[in-house]
Amino acid sequence: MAGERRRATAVDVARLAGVSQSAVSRCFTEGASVSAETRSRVLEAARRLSYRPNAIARSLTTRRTNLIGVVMGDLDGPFQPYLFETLTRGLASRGRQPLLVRGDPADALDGTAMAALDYQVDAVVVTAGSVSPAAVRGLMALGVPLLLYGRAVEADGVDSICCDNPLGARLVAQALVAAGHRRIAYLGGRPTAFSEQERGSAFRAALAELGMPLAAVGEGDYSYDSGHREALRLLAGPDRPDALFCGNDAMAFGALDAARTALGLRVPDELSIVGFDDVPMAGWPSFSLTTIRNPVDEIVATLLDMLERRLADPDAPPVLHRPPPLLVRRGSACL
Amino acid sequence: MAGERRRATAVDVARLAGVSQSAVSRCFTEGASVSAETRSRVLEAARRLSYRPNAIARSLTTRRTNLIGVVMGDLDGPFQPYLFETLTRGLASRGRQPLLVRGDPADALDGTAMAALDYQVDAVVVTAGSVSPAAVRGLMALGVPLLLYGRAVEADGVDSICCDNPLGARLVAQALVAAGHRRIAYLGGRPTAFSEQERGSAFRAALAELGMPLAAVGEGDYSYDSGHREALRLLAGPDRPDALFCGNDAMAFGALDAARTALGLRVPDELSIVGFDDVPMAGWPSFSLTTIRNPVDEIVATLLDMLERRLADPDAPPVLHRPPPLLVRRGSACL
DNA sequence: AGCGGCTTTGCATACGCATGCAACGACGCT
DNA sequence: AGCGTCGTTGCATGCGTATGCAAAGCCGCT
Repeated sequence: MAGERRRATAVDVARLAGVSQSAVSRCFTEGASVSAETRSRVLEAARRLSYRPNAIARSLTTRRTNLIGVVMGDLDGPFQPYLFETLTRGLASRGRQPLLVRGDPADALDGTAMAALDYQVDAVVVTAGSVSPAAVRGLMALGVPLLLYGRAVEADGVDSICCDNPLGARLVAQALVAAGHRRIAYLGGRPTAFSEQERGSAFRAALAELGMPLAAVGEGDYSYDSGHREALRLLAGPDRPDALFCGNDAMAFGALDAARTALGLRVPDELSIVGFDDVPMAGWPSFSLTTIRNPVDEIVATLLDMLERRLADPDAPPVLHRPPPLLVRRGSACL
Repeated sequence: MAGERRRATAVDVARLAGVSQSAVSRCFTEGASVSAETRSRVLEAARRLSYRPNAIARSLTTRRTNLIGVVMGDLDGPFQPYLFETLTRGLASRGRQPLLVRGDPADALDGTAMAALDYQVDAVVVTAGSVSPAAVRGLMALGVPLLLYGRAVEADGVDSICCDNPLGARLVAQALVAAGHRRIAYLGGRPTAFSEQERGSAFRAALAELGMPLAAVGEGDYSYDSGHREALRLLAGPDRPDALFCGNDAMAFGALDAARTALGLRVPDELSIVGFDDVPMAGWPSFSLTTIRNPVDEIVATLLDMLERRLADPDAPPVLHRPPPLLVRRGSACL
C-alpha cells in the first residue's frame, strides 16, 4: 500500500490522469473551471495516489496560509483550558489551523514565540494577560491582523473582545449588599492584569455607590494557592468578613478550601464566597460556587466572526465587543 | 514605523546590502559559508527592513517544516491540559512548532483534522485515547513519523511511551490490602481506553494474587460526573466498600464529592479513595487525594528525546518506553 | 612566478502549487 | 456557412527560499 518515501504531487496525479498539472490544481480549487469528466478522472487518480495538495506550497502562491497564531499563556488554571478548547475547536470547524504561540513566563514574546509568526499566519489571536501591552504593540507593528481577547484596546487594525468586567463586579456588589452582607472583602488577582484592574475598581466603585465600605482587601495572582493563602489572612482577624468576592474562580476555590478546611467556617452561613468566570468545576458539588459567568462560548463565537470579517477586509474599522456576564447563584453565597 | 503592505523578502535585503539573494539566505542558514563582513552587512540590512525568513518558503525547499502535529482530544479533564501544557512548552523550547490537530468527538480523525497534515508536519504526536486504533493506523499509513503517548503499540516507525499502568494498579492493590481494607471496589474509566484496559485488568489480577475478592465494580468514562454517579451507586448498597480505586483523578474527585457531600461519609475513616494521575488539583486541601503519580514531566522529556531521535533517523527501530508511576499518599485513603 | 587548495560568492534551478493568458473546441445564433 | 461566445485546457510564470555548481579571489607553498 503505502510506505512511499515521497508523497505524490500534483504532477504525479496529472501524469496518471493524462492531464496537465493546472487541471489537477483546478480540481482542488473552489470555483475553478473544470469539466465533470476531467474532474472525475483527476479525483480518481488522486485517490489512487493518496494525493493531497501540499498546503505549504499552496500558501506560497496564494499568500494565505490559513494558519491562525494563537497566543496563550499557561494553561494552569481551570479557565484557560476551557477557553483554549473552545477557541481551537471553533477555529478548526471553520477550516483554520491554530498554530500555538507560547507567551513566555516573563510576560513577553521571546524569539521562540515569534518564530511561529515566520509561518505567515493570517492573523493572531491573543488571549489576554498572556502577554504584556508592550508585546501586543510589537505584534501590531508586524502588520498582521490582531484579535485581542480579554483586553479592551482601541487601535487601528486591532479588534478586541472582552467580557464586561465592570458589569460583573457591579452585579456582585449589588447582590451582596441586597442580601444583607455588611462586612464585604475583596480578593484581587494579578494587579497588572487588565481584568483585575477592571474588576477591582468597578467593585470598589459599586460598593461606594451603595454606601458600603470595603471591609478588607487581599492581593492574589489568580491561582488557587494565592486564594487559599490570602483567604487565611483575610479571615483570621477579629472582625471577620461575612462575604468575599474573588477575582476569579480558581482563587475562590482556594478561599473556599481555606475557609472550610483550615478555618472550619460554614459556607455560606458564616461566609459568602463569590467567584468570577464560572468554570465547569464551579458546578461540582464540593464547590457549588456562586459566580459570575464569563460567557466563553458566546465570546468565542463572536471572536470567530470578527476574525472572518477582519480577514475579508483588513482595512475595516476596529471593533470592540463587551459581552455582558451573568450572576450564577449556587451554594457558596447567601444571595 | 511599519505598516508596509508587503513583508521584506531576501531579495529586498540583498539589494539593500548589495549582495545576492543567496548570500542573504546563507546568513540565515546554520553552518553556511559567509564572510564576517558580508554577514554583518546583510544582518544590518535585514534589521532595517525587519526581515525574517519566510518559514513557508523555506519549508518548501528544505522539505522540513519544523511543525509537529499534536493530536489531542478534549481538554475537559484536569489531566489533559497539564499534559498539553508540558508538551507544547517542551516542543517550543526545542524550536518546534506545535500544530494542533483535534481528534473529533466520534473518536476518529475527520477531514478537518487531517487537513492539518497537509501542512507537511515533520512528525505527529498522538496523545492516547484521543483517537481510535483505526485512526492511528490511518496516520501510520501516511508515512509520517508517529509518536504515541498513552498507548503501547509495536509497529515499524512508531514509537510509543506510556506510563506503566499495570504497575500503578498493583501498587494500589498492595497498599490497600496491606492497610487492612477488605471490601475493595474498582471504578473503571472508558472501557475502550487502553489505559482503562491495563489498569482494570492489572488491578483485578493483583487483588486475585493477594487472595482478595473485588467487592464491586463501576463503569465510568473518566469524567467527574461519571465518578460521582457511579460512586453513589457503588456506595449505596448494604455491604458498603471500605476502599474505592478510581481509574483516574477526575472520577476520584467525583467519587469523593459523592461520598462526602451526598452520602455523608467520612473520608478516609469510613472509605478510602485512591485516584490515578496525580493532577495538580489532587494536592488541593479539599481533595487531598491519594493517587498514583503519572510522571508527566518525565514522560514528556522522554517523548521529546524520542522525537528528535526519530527525526534524525526515520528508519531507526521503534521504541517503547514504560516509565514507572509512584504512589502518592495523601489524606483520602488510610494506607 | 606558478600552482594547488580553500573560502567566498553569484548564478541557476528546484520545491509544489495557483493563476493569467492564450489557444482550442463546441455550440448557438443570424 | 460564418461568426461570436463561452467553457475548458495547457503553457508559462511566480511565490520566497535553499543549494549544487562553477567562477573568482586569496593565500601559502615550492
